[in-house]
Amino acid sequence: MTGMDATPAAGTPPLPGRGTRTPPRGRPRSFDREAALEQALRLFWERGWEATSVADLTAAMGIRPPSLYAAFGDKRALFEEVVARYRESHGAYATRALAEEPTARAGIARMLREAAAEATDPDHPWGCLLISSTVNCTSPEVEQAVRAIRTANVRALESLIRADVAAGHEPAEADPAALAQFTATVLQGMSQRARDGAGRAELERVATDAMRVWP
Amino acid sequence: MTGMDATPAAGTPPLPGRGTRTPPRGRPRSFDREAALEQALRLFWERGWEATSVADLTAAMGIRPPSLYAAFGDKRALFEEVVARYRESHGAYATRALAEEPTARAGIARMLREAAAEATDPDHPWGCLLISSTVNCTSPEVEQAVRAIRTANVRALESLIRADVAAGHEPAEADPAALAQFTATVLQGMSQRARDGAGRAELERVATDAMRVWP
DNA sequence: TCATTTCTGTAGCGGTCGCTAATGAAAGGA
DNA sequence: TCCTTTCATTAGCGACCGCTACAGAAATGA
Repeated sequence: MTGMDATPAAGTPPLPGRGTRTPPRGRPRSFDREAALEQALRLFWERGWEATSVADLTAAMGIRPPSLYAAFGDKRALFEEVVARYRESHGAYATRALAEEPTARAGIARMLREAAAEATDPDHPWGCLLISSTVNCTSPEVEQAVRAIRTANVRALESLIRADVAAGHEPAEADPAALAQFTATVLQGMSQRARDGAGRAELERVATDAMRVWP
Repeated sequence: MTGMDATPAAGTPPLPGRGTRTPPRGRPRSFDREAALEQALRLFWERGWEATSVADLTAAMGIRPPSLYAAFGDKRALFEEVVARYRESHGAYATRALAEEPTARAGIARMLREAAAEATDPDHPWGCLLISSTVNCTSPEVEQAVRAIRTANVRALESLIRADVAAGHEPAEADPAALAQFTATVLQGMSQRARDGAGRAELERVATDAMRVWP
Protein backbone atom coordinates (compact mmCIF):
# COMPACT_ATOMS: atom_id res chain seq x y z
CA MET A 1 0.00 0.00 0.00
CA THR A 2 1.62 3.20 -1.13
CA GLY A 3 -1.31 5.40 -0.24
CA MET A 4 -1.90 6.13 -3.88
CA ASP A 5 -4.12 3.16 -4.52
CA ALA A 6 -7.36 3.86 -2.70
CA THR A 7 -7.62 7.54 -3.53
CA PRO A 8 -7.97 8.63 -7.14
CA ALA A 9 -5.08 10.37 -8.87
CA ALA A 10 -5.09 14.05 -8.07
CA GLY A 11 -5.47 15.58 -11.55
CA THR A 12 -8.02 13.09 -12.87
CA PRO A 13 -10.94 12.53 -10.52
CA PRO A 14 -13.55 10.00 -11.63
CA LEU A 15 -16.35 11.51 -13.71
CA PRO A 16 -19.23 12.32 -11.34
CA GLY A 17 -22.03 9.79 -11.51
CA ARG A 18 -20.81 8.33 -14.79
CA GLY A 19 -20.63 4.61 -14.45
CA THR A 20 -20.14 4.93 -10.72
CA ARG A 21 -22.77 4.18 -8.10
CA THR A 22 -21.70 7.05 -5.87
CA PRO A 23 -24.47 9.65 -5.51
CA PRO A 24 -23.61 13.13 -6.75
CA ARG A 25 -22.24 15.61 -4.27
CA GLY A 26 -24.10 18.69 -3.11
CA ARG A 27 -27.78 19.56 -3.04
CA PRO A 28 -29.75 17.36 -5.41
CA ARG A 29 -31.87 18.81 -8.19
CA SER A 30 -35.40 19.35 -6.92
CA PHE A 31 -37.21 18.96 -10.25
CA ASP A 32 -37.57 16.18 -12.82
CA ARG A 33 -35.16 17.06 -15.60
CA GLU A 34 -36.90 14.80 -18.12
CA ALA A 35 -40.34 16.20 -17.32
CA ALA A 36 -39.03 19.76 -17.59
CA LEU A 37 -37.40 18.92 -20.94
CA GLU A 38 -40.70 17.51 -22.18
CA GLN A 39 -42.50 20.74 -21.22
CA ALA A 40 -39.86 22.74 -23.08
CA LEU A 41 -40.36 20.47 -26.08
CA ARG A 42 -44.10 21.13 -26.12
CA LEU A 43 -43.57 24.86 -25.93
CA PHE A 44 -40.90 25.00 -28.64
CA TRP A 45 -43.06 22.71 -30.78
CA GLU A 46 -46.09 24.95 -30.43
CA ARG A 47 -44.47 28.39 -30.66
CA GLY A 48 -41.12 27.80 -32.32
CA TRP A 49 -37.66 28.95 -31.29
CA GLU A 50 -38.24 32.65 -31.84
CA ALA A 51 -41.57 33.10 -30.11
CA THR A 52 -40.67 31.06 -27.03
CA SER A 53 -39.01 33.18 -24.35
CA VAL A 54 -36.99 31.94 -21.43
CA ALA A 55 -39.71 33.31 -19.17
CA ASP A 56 -42.29 31.19 -21.03
CA LEU A 57 -40.02 28.17 -20.68
CA THR A 58 -39.34 28.56 -16.95
CA ALA A 59 -43.06 29.06 -16.30
CA ALA A 60 -43.98 25.89 -18.22
CA MET A 61 -41.14 23.89 -16.70
CA GLY A 62 -41.98 25.04 -13.18
CA ILE A 63 -38.48 26.29 -12.45
CA ARG A 64 -36.59 29.59 -12.20
CA PRO A 65 -34.07 30.82 -14.77
CA PRO A 66 -30.92 29.85 -12.79
CA SER A 67 -32.16 26.26 -12.59
CA LEU A 68 -32.73 26.20 -16.32
CA TYR A 69 -29.27 27.55 -17.06
CA ALA A 70 -27.63 25.19 -14.57
CA ALA A 71 -29.40 22.14 -15.98
CA PHE A 72 -29.41 22.88 -19.70
CA GLY A 73 -26.78 25.56 -20.41
CA ASP A 74 -28.68 28.24 -22.26
CA LYS A 75 -31.77 28.63 -24.42
CA ARG A 76 -30.00 27.35 -27.50
CA ALA A 77 -28.53 24.28 -25.81
CA LEU A 78 -31.95 23.51 -24.35
CA PHE A 79 -33.48 23.77 -27.81
CA GLU A 80 -30.89 21.46 -29.32
CA GLU A 81 -31.59 18.95 -26.58
CA VAL A 82 -35.30 19.35 -27.36
CA VAL A 83 -34.61 18.67 -31.03
CA ALA A 84 -32.68 15.51 -30.17
CA ARG A 85 -35.48 14.37 -27.86
CA TYR A 86 -38.07 15.08 -30.54
CA ARG A 87 -36.21 12.98 -33.09
CA GLU A 88 -36.07 10.06 -30.65
CA SER A 89 -39.72 10.29 -29.65
CA HIS A 90 -42.41 11.99 -31.72
CA GLY A 91 -40.27 12.07 -34.83
CA ALA A 92 -39.06 8.47 -34.66
CA TYR A 93 -42.02 7.12 -36.64
CA ALA A 94 -40.34 8.16 -39.89
CA THR A 95 -37.09 6.30 -39.26
CA ARG A 96 -39.06 3.28 -38.09
CA ALA A 97 -41.28 3.25 -41.16
CA LEU A 98 -38.33 3.48 -43.53
CA ALA A 99 -36.36 0.83 -41.62
CA GLU A 100 -39.12 -1.70 -41.10
CA GLU A 101 -40.84 -1.76 -44.47
CA PRO A 102 -39.30 -4.00 -47.13
CA THR A 103 -38.96 -1.32 -49.82
CA ALA A 104 -38.36 2.42 -49.95
CA ARG A 105 -41.73 2.86 -51.61
CA ALA A 106 -43.55 1.00 -48.86
CA GLY A 107 -41.55 2.82 -46.20
CA ILE A 108 -42.34 6.21 -47.66
CA ALA A 109 -46.02 5.35 -48.06
CA ARG A 110 -46.17 4.35 -44.41
CA MET A 111 -44.14 7.37 -43.32
CA LEU A 112 -46.52 9.77 -45.08
CA ARG A 113 -49.57 7.98 -43.70
CA GLU A 114 -48.23 8.08 -40.15
CA ALA A 115 -47.13 11.68 -40.62
CA ALA A 116 -50.76 12.60 -41.28
CA ALA A 117 -51.78 11.02 -37.98
CA GLU A 118 -48.83 12.41 -36.05
CA ALA A 119 -49.15 15.97 -37.38
CA THR A 120 -52.82 16.19 -36.42
CA ASP A 121 -52.68 14.34 -33.08
CA PRO A 122 -54.71 16.42 -30.59
CA ASP A 123 -52.45 15.23 -27.75
CA HIS A 124 -49.63 17.54 -28.80
CA PRO A 125 -48.95 20.58 -30.98
CA TRP A 126 -49.70 20.19 -34.66
CA GLY A 127 -47.19 19.78 -37.43
CA CYS A 128 -43.55 18.80 -37.16
CA LEU A 129 -41.11 20.56 -34.85
CA LEU A 130 -38.22 20.01 -37.25
CA ILE A 131 -40.18 21.72 -40.01
CA SER A 132 -41.94 24.61 -38.30
CA SER A 133 -40.00 25.61 -35.21
CA THR A 134 -37.14 27.45 -36.92
CA VAL A 135 -38.99 29.20 -39.73
CA ASN A 136 -38.06 32.91 -39.58
CA CYS A 137 -35.28 32.46 -37.08
CA THR A 138 -33.03 35.29 -35.90
CA SER A 139 -30.27 32.86 -35.00
CA PRO A 140 -28.59 31.57 -38.16
CA GLU A 141 -26.86 28.82 -36.21
CA VAL A 142 -30.11 27.44 -34.82
CA GLU A 143 -31.86 27.72 -38.19
CA GLN A 144 -28.98 26.03 -39.99
CA ALA A 145 -28.73 23.23 -37.45
CA VAL A 146 -32.36 22.18 -37.98
CA ARG A 147 -32.19 22.80 -41.71
CA ALA A 148 -29.21 20.43 -41.87
CA ILE A 149 -31.40 17.72 -40.36
CA ARG A 150 -34.05 18.26 -43.02
CA THR A 151 -31.47 18.25 -45.80
CA ALA A 152 -29.91 15.06 -44.48
CA ASN A 153 -33.36 13.45 -44.37
CA VAL A 154 -33.98 14.27 -48.03
CA ARG A 155 -30.62 12.81 -48.95
CA ALA A 156 -31.40 9.68 -46.94
CA LEU A 157 -34.69 9.27 -48.81
CA GLU A 158 -32.88 9.61 -52.10
CA SER A 159 -30.32 6.97 -51.12
CA LEU A 160 -33.04 4.56 -50.06
CA ILE A 161 -34.89 4.94 -53.36
CA ARG A 162 -31.70 4.73 -55.39
CA ALA A 163 -30.80 1.46 -53.69
CA ASP A 164 -34.22 0.04 -54.58
CA VAL A 165 -33.86 1.13 -58.21
CA ALA A 166 -30.43 -0.47 -58.35
CA ALA A 167 -31.83 -3.66 -56.86
CA GLY A 168 -34.61 -3.75 -59.42
CA HIS A 169 -37.36 -3.14 -56.87
CA GLU A 170 -38.31 0.03 -58.73
CA PRO A 171 -38.44 0.60 -62.49
CA ALA A 172 -35.34 2.08 -64.06
CA GLU A 173 -37.15 5.27 -65.03
CA ALA A 174 -37.82 6.08 -61.36
CA ASP A 175 -35.86 9.22 -60.47
CA PRO A 176 -34.57 8.88 -56.89
CA ALA A 177 -33.68 12.55 -56.47
CA ALA A 178 -37.02 13.73 -57.84
CA LEU A 179 -39.02 11.25 -55.76
CA ALA A 180 -37.12 12.23 -52.63
CA GLN A 181 -37.67 15.93 -53.31
CA PHE A 182 -41.35 15.29 -53.98
CA THR A 183 -41.74 13.31 -50.78
CA ALA A 184 -40.02 16.00 -48.75
CA THR A 185 -42.21 18.66 -50.33
CA VAL A 186 -45.40 16.78 -49.47
CA LEU A 187 -44.18 16.03 -45.95
CA GLN A 188 -43.28 19.64 -45.25
CA GLY A 189 -46.52 20.80 -46.83
CA MET A 190 -48.49 18.40 -44.64
CA SER A 191 -46.91 19.90 -41.54
CA GLN A 192 -47.96 23.38 -42.67
CA ARG A 193 -51.46 22.23 -43.54
CA ALA A 194 -51.80 20.58 -40.13
CA ARG A 195 -50.77 23.82 -38.43
CA ASP A 196 -53.46 25.55 -40.48
CA GLY A 197 -56.02 23.11 -39.12
CA ALA A 198 -56.18 20.41 -41.78
CA GLY A 199 -57.55 17.19 -40.31
CA ARG A 200 -56.09 13.71 -40.11
CA ALA A 201 -58.37 12.23 -42.78
CA GLU A 202 -57.62 15.04 -45.22
CA LEU A 203 -53.87 14.61 -44.81
CA GLU A 204 -54.10 10.82 -45.03
CA ARG A 205 -55.80 11.35 -48.36
CA VAL A 206 -52.93 13.63 -49.38
CA ALA A 207 -50.50 10.91 -48.33
CA THR A 208 -52.15 8.23 -50.47
CA ASP A 209 -52.57 10.65 -53.37
CA ALA A 210 -48.86 11.49 -53.22
CA MET A 211 -47.94 7.87 -53.80
CA ARG A 212 -49.71 7.97 -57.20
CA VAL A 213 -46.75 10.00 -58.45
CA TRP A 214 -44.50 6.96 -58.32
CA PRO A 215 -44.00 5.27 -61.71
CA MET B 1 -73.34 84.80 -54.07
CA THR B 2 -74.24 84.05 -50.48
CA GLY B 3 -70.71 83.47 -49.39
CA MET B 4 -71.40 79.80 -48.84
CA ASP B 5 -70.66 78.75 -52.39
CA ALA B 6 -66.93 79.15 -52.85
CA THR B 7 -65.85 77.98 -49.43
CA PRO B 8 -66.66 74.40 -48.35
CA ALA B 9 -69.30 73.81 -45.69
CA ALA B 10 -67.81 74.12 -42.24
CA GLY B 11 -68.41 70.65 -40.81
CA THR B 12 -67.64 68.66 -43.98
CA PRO B 13 -64.42 69.71 -45.65
CA PRO B 14 -63.55 67.93 -48.90
CA LEU B 15 -61.49 64.77 -48.40
CA PRO B 16 -57.85 65.80 -48.72
CA GLY B 17 -56.37 64.91 -52.05
CA ARG B 18 -59.11 62.46 -52.90
CA GLY B 19 -60.41 63.26 -56.33
CA THR B 20 -59.37 66.87 -55.91
CA ARG B 21 -56.42 68.48 -57.65
CA THR B 22 -55.53 70.60 -54.64
CA PRO B 23 -52.11 69.68 -53.26
CA PRO B 24 -52.08 68.46 -49.65
CA ARG B 25 -51.54 71.00 -46.92
CA GLY B 26 -48.44 71.17 -44.75
CA ARG B 27 -44.95 69.87 -45.27
CA PRO B 28 -44.82 67.17 -47.90
CA ARG B 29 -43.50 63.71 -47.14
CA SER B 30 -39.80 63.59 -47.93
CA PHE B 31 -39.60 59.89 -48.80
CA ASP B 32 -41.20 57.67 -51.44
CA ARG B 33 -43.99 55.84 -49.67
CA GLU B 34 -44.19 53.10 -52.30
CA ALA B 35 -40.44 52.52 -52.28
CA ALA B 36 -40.43 52.35 -48.49
CA LEU B 37 -43.33 49.90 -48.57
CA GLU B 38 -41.43 47.72 -51.02
CA GLN B 39 -38.41 47.67 -48.72
CA ALA B 40 -40.66 46.65 -45.84
CA LEU B 41 -42.11 43.91 -48.04
CA ARG B 42 -38.66 42.50 -48.78
CA LEU B 43 -37.74 42.49 -45.12
CA PHE B 44 -40.98 40.87 -43.92
CA TRP B 45 -40.68 38.36 -46.77
CA GLU B 46 -37.16 37.41 -45.81
CA ARG B 47 -37.43 37.40 -42.02
CA GLY B 48 -41.13 37.07 -41.26
CA TRP B 49 -43.34 39.12 -38.97
CA GLU B 50 -41.74 38.03 -35.72
CA ALA B 51 -38.08 38.43 -36.59
CA THR B 52 -38.48 41.82 -38.27
CA SER B 53 -38.19 44.67 -35.77
CA VAL B 54 -39.31 48.23 -36.28
CA ALA B 55 -35.66 49.25 -36.06
CA ASP B 56 -34.86 46.83 -38.92
CA LEU B 57 -37.75 48.27 -40.92
CA THR B 58 -36.85 51.93 -40.43
CA ALA B 59 -33.23 51.19 -41.33
CA ALA B 60 -34.24 49.41 -44.54
CA MET B 61 -36.84 52.04 -45.43
CA GLY B 62 -34.45 54.90 -44.75
CA ILE B 63 -36.77 56.68 -42.34
CA ARG B 64 -37.15 57.23 -38.60
CA PRO B 65 -39.83 55.53 -36.47
CA PRO B 66 -42.20 58.54 -36.27
CA SER B 67 -42.29 58.71 -40.07
CA LEU B 68 -43.15 55.04 -40.24
CA TYR B 69 -45.94 55.41 -37.72
CA ALA B 70 -47.30 58.55 -39.40
CA ALA B 71 -47.33 56.94 -42.85
CA PHE B 72 -48.42 53.40 -42.03
CA GLY B 73 -50.01 53.37 -38.57
CA ASP B 74 -48.07 50.73 -36.69
CA LYS B 75 -46.05 47.59 -37.38
CA ARG B 76 -49.16 45.47 -37.81
CA ALA B 77 -50.89 47.88 -40.20
CA LEU B 78 -47.68 48.12 -42.20
CA PHE B 79 -47.51 44.34 -42.39
CA GLU B 80 -51.11 44.09 -43.54
CA GLU B 81 -50.40 46.65 -46.24
CA VAL B 82 -47.34 44.61 -47.19
CA VAL B 83 -49.49 41.48 -47.43
CA ALA B 84 -51.96 43.29 -49.71
CA ARG B 85 -49.12 44.59 -51.87
CA TYR B 86 -47.59 41.12 -52.06
CA ARG B 87 -50.85 39.60 -53.25
CA GLU B 88 -51.12 42.22 -55.99
CA SER B 89 -47.52 41.87 -57.13
CA HIS B 90 -45.36 38.82 -56.47
CA GLY B 91 -48.32 36.66 -55.50
CA ALA B 92 -50.56 37.63 -58.40
CA TYR B 93 -49.20 34.89 -60.69
CA ALA B 94 -51.48 32.35 -59.01
CA THR B 95 -54.71 34.27 -59.57
CA ARG B 96 -53.63 35.00 -63.15
CA ALA B 97 -52.85 31.35 -63.87
CA LEU B 98 -56.18 30.16 -62.50
CA ALA B 99 -58.12 32.90 -64.32
CA GLU B 100 -56.44 32.69 -67.68
CA GLU B 101 -56.22 28.95 -68.25
CA PRO B 102 -59.31 27.26 -69.69
CA THR B 103 -59.63 24.60 -66.98
CA ALA B 104 -58.87 24.31 -63.27
CA ARG B 105 -56.43 21.53 -64.05
CA ALA B 106 -54.50 23.65 -66.53
CA GLY B 107 -54.61 26.63 -64.20
CA ILE B 108 -53.27 24.64 -61.27
CA ALA B 109 -50.55 23.06 -63.42
CA ARG B 110 -49.44 26.50 -64.52
CA MET B 111 -49.72 27.92 -61.01
CA LEU B 112 -47.47 25.19 -59.59
CA ARG B 113 -44.98 25.59 -62.41
CA GLU B 114 -44.80 29.34 -61.95
CA ALA B 115 -44.63 28.92 -58.18
CA ALA B 116 -41.42 26.94 -58.63
CA ALA B 117 -39.89 29.81 -60.58
CA GLU B 118 -41.25 32.50 -58.28
CA ALA B 119 -40.21 30.78 -55.04
CA THR B 120 -36.62 30.37 -56.21
CA ASP B 121 -36.16 33.71 -57.97
CA PRO B 122 -32.79 35.11 -56.87
CA ASP B 123 -34.12 38.67 -57.24
CA HIS B 124 -36.14 38.45 -54.04
CA PRO B 125 -36.42 36.33 -50.88
CA TRP B 126 -37.26 32.68 -51.40
CA GLY B 127 -40.58 31.02 -50.77
CA CYS B 128 -43.97 32.65 -50.37
CA LEU B 129 -44.60 35.48 -47.92
CA LEU B 130 -48.17 34.31 -47.29
CA ILE B 131 -46.88 30.88 -46.33
CA SER B 132 -43.73 31.55 -44.34
CA SER B 133 -43.92 35.00 -42.79
CA THR B 134 -46.37 34.22 -39.99
CA VAL B 135 -45.17 30.79 -38.93
CA ASN B 136 -44.62 30.88 -35.15
CA CYS B 137 -46.25 34.23 -34.64
CA THR B 138 -46.78 35.80 -31.22
CA SER B 139 -49.70 37.86 -32.50
CA PRO B 140 -52.76 35.62 -32.98
CA GLU B 141 -54.50 38.35 -34.98
CA VAL B 142 -51.69 38.63 -37.51
CA GLU B 143 -51.28 34.87 -37.74
CA GLN B 144 -55.01 34.36 -38.22
CA ALA B 145 -55.30 37.09 -40.85
CA VAL B 146 -52.72 35.46 -43.10
CA ARG B 147 -54.03 31.98 -42.34
CA ALA B 148 -57.47 33.12 -43.45
CA ILE B 149 -56.00 34.04 -46.84
CA ARG B 150 -54.48 30.58 -47.19
CA THR B 151 -57.74 28.91 -46.17
CA ALA B 152 -59.71 31.00 -48.63
CA ASN B 153 -57.27 30.09 -51.38
CA VAL B 154 -57.76 26.38 -50.71
CA ARG B 155 -61.53 26.87 -50.82
CA ALA B 156 -61.22 28.79 -54.09
CA LEU B 157 -59.21 25.94 -55.60
CA GLU B 158 -61.86 23.47 -54.52
CA SER B 159 -64.64 25.56 -56.08
CA LEU B 160 -62.76 25.83 -59.35
CA ILE B 161 -62.23 22.09 -59.54
CA ARG B 162 -65.81 21.34 -58.51
CA ALA B 163 -67.11 23.56 -61.28
CA ASP B 164 -64.99 21.69 -63.82
CA VAL B 165 -66.22 18.34 -62.57
CA ALA B 166 -69.81 19.56 -62.80
CA ALA B 167 -69.17 20.80 -66.32
CA GLY B 168 -67.75 17.45 -67.34
CA HIS B 169 -64.21 18.78 -67.84
CA GLU B 170 -62.98 16.39 -65.19
CA PRO B 171 -64.03 12.78 -64.58
CA ALA B 172 -66.77 12.28 -62.01
CA GLU B 173 -64.44 10.41 -59.67
CA ALA B 174 -62.23 13.49 -59.29
CA ASP B 175 -62.49 14.67 -55.68
CA PRO B 176 -62.40 18.50 -55.65
CA ALA B 177 -61.71 18.82 -51.92
CA ALA B 178 -58.92 16.25 -52.01
CA LEU B 179 -57.31 17.74 -55.11
CA ALA B 180 -57.46 21.23 -53.61
CA GLN B 181 -55.93 20.01 -50.36
CA PHE B 182 -53.23 18.16 -52.26
CA THR B 183 -52.42 21.20 -54.37
CA ALA B 184 -52.21 23.43 -51.30
CA THR B 185 -49.97 20.91 -49.56
CA VAL B 186 -47.57 20.77 -52.50
CA LEU B 187 -47.59 24.55 -52.87
CA GLN B 188 -46.84 25.15 -49.21
CA GLY B 189 -44.22 22.43 -49.25
CA MET B 190 -42.57 24.01 -52.28
CA SER B 191 -42.28 27.29 -50.40
CA GLN B 192 -40.57 25.52 -47.52
CA ARG B 193 -38.25 23.60 -49.83
CA ALA B 194 -37.31 26.81 -51.62
CA ARG B 195 -36.43 28.43 -48.29
CA ASP B 196 -34.25 25.39 -47.57
CA GLY B 197 -32.42 26.02 -50.81
CA ALA B 198 -34.18 23.76 -53.31
CA GLY B 199 -33.62 24.98 -56.87
CA ARG B 200 -36.02 26.02 -59.57
CA ALA B 201 -35.55 22.90 -61.70
CA GLU B 202 -36.09 20.62 -58.72
CA LEU B 203 -39.32 22.36 -57.78
CA GLU B 204 -40.55 22.47 -61.37
CA ARG B 205 -40.11 18.72 -61.41
CA VAL B 206 -42.15 18.55 -58.18
CA ALA B 207 -44.83 20.66 -59.87
CA THR B 208 -45.14 18.38 -62.89
CA ASP B 209 -44.97 15.27 -60.69
CA ALA B 210 -47.80 16.63 -58.57
CA MET B 211 -50.10 16.79 -61.59
CA ARG B 212 -49.79 13.00 -62.01
CA VAL B 213 -52.09 12.65 -59.01
CA TRP B 214 -55.05 13.90 -61.03
CA PRO B 215 -57.31 11.09 -62.30
C1' DT C 1 -20.88 19.47 14.22
C1' DC C 2 -18.80 21.67 10.59
C1' DA C 3 -16.91 22.34 5.90
C1' DT C 4 -17.77 21.53 1.08
C1' DT C 5 -20.55 21.14 -2.83
C1' DT C 6 -24.47 21.98 -5.59
C1' DC C 7 -28.94 23.68 -6.31
C1' DT C 8 -32.80 27.34 -5.64
C1' DG C 9 -34.89 31.90 -5.26
C1' DT C 10 -34.59 36.90 -5.42
C1' DA C 11 -33.39 40.55 -7.77
C1' DG C 12 -31.69 42.83 -11.47
C1' DC C 13 -28.07 43.41 -15.25
C1' DG C 14 -27.48 45.64 -20.16
C1' DG C 15 -29.93 45.45 -24.39
C1' DT C 16 -33.78 45.51 -27.51
C1' DC C 17 -38.79 45.58 -28.23
C1' DG C 18 -42.84 48.55 -30.21
C1' DC C 19 -44.02 53.01 -29.86
C1' DT C 20 -44.43 58.24 -28.87
C1' DA C 21 -43.91 63.19 -26.68
C1' DA C 22 -41.70 67.32 -27.87
C1' DT C 23 -39.40 70.37 -30.81
C1' DG C 24 -37.96 72.21 -35.09
C1' DA C 25 -38.42 72.29 -40.34
C1' DA C 26 -40.94 72.86 -44.72
C1' DA C 27 -44.88 73.50 -47.30
C1' DG C 28 -49.55 76.49 -48.52
C1' DG C 29 -53.03 80.20 -47.37
C1' DA C 30 -54.13 84.81 -45.79
C1' DT D 1 -44.89 88.35 -43.31
C1' DC D 2 -47.19 85.52 -40.37
C1' DC D 3 -50.22 81.53 -39.32
C1' DT D 4 -51.63 76.93 -39.93
C1' DT D 5 -50.73 72.33 -41.18
C1' DT D 6 -48.01 68.43 -41.71
C1' DC D 7 -43.67 66.01 -41.59
C1' DA D 8 -38.78 64.81 -39.62
C1' DT D 9 -35.68 64.43 -35.79
C1' DT D 10 -34.10 63.62 -31.21
C1' DA D 11 -34.65 61.40 -27.31
C1' DG D 12 -36.53 58.22 -24.52
C1' DC D 13 -40.78 55.76 -22.48
C1' DG D 14 -42.24 51.17 -20.06
C1' DA D 15 -41.98 46.28 -21.03
C1' DC D 16 -39.70 42.43 -22.14
C1' DC D 17 -35.44 39.92 -23.91
C1' DG D 18 -31.61 36.33 -22.54
C1' DC D 19 -28.96 35.79 -18.82
C1' DT D 20 -26.49 36.02 -14.11
C1' DA D 21 -24.51 37.73 -9.27
C1' DC D 22 -25.53 36.74 -4.87
C1' DA D 23 -27.17 34.72 -0.81
C1' DG D 24 -29.58 31.04 1.40
C1' DA D 25 -30.94 26.02 1.46
C1' DA D 26 -30.08 21.08 1.19
C1' DA D 27 -27.39 17.33 0.36
C1' DT D 28 -22.53 14.62 1.43
C1' DG D 29 -17.91 13.90 3.65
C1' DA D 30 -14.88 14.52 7.51
